[in-house]
Amino acid sequence: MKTNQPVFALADGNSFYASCQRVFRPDLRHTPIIVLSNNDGAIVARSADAKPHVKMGQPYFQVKDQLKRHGIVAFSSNYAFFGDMSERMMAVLESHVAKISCYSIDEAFLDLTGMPGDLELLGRKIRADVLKKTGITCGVGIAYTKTLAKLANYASKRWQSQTGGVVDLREPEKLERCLRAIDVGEVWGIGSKLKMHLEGMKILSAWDLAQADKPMIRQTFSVVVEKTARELAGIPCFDLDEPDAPKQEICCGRQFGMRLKEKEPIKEAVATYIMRASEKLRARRSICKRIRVSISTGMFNPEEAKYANGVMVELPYPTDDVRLLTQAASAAVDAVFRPGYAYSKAEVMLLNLCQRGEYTDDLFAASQPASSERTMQVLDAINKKWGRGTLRTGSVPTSPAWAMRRELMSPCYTTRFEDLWRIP
DNA sequence: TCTGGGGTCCTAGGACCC
DNA sequence: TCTGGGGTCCTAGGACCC
Repeated sequence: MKTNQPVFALADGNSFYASCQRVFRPDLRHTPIIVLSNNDGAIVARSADAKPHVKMGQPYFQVKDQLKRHGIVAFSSNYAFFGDMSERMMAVLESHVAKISCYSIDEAFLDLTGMPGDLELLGRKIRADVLKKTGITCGVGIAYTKTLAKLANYASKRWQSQTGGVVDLREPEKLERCLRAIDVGEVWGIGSKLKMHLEGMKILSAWDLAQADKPMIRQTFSVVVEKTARELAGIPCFDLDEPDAPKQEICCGRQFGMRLKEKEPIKEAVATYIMRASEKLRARRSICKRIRVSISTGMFNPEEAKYANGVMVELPYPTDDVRLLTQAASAAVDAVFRPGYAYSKAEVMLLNLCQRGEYTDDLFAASQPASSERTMQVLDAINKKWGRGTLRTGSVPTSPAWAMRRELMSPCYTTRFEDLWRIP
């Protein structure tokens, strides 16, 4: 075996949002719990004991009765809290290995390449340490490619009692047994559409896809599916991502807490989303050349008249200035708004991003004035010190009627002094 | 009344150029 | 009689992820 052969681990928190809530509510240790999306819309997380009773993605209003019957407790999303718990978990993971790459709020790939000793044992140590320091139980999968590490992680959960939550798939016999036992639809990168298509071709298990003819897979599907198949066969095609790889686009959009029929409140919401999106933009030291603003009515209720539209706006020069972006977005709302509809959502996207340093000014075109940069620095500094939203553009209201509903919100145990845990 | 938000990557197809 | 084709850029849309 080559010593430089890459080895990946994937660690992720079990039922992450639900587990976060339980850490600070030990009284609910034996009570099934679920966590809802923004606006208390749909179920986005379920504790293990809630899983048999409700489906992921189900609308909350449809299952309210069921919840009562099974004694399931629901929480609104609390991203300040979840984000902070995530940072804690990532910090523990990071302390055990040289390189990690956060893949989502609750999972990270770890680079175990060249690590000495028993890696499965290392996995168990990491798992125990995360539990001790954060209260979150995680699963760890270890393998030669990222796709196989994801699969190993899946196995660590599906056979948790046999595996103790850690699975190392580097041994060929064990890998084959595992691949044969897992449906192709469980593979990372194979969604419902591809699953159906693959099953039609008698590719039913992860093993079948690993064995499939790669050029045929590429021809029938795409290079993406081919890479997935190669990864299953043990050939690495995906590297560990760079931690701060530049983003292609930044987007911020939400359902309103109520239907909006007038243009003004929609402009307020759009200005609020621009505020948030431009913060993210500046945090990455990027600027953007165009934005897209879209608004839409509810799309599910057959009773409602439907309308959805968006416009692209080219900016006079690449910018990260919230004032210029807000102006452009406001004009965009004027262009897409049609009276007579009940709107439920708006979204802004910042597009054509580039890094500040990379952009070369056109000698004859206008560019962002230096004063703008200083103003934005002050804005960000104030909001960092005193909390998001302390200094805002004039179009952003403090507590608008259209703000999202979060009626079942837990305290922000780890990020607000007033919400600190009290032990009676 | 009520159905997430934030991303990525790839492909197809049109416009344009030579 | 006799319809170009390849490269490039852009956009829209699809599929996927958590």
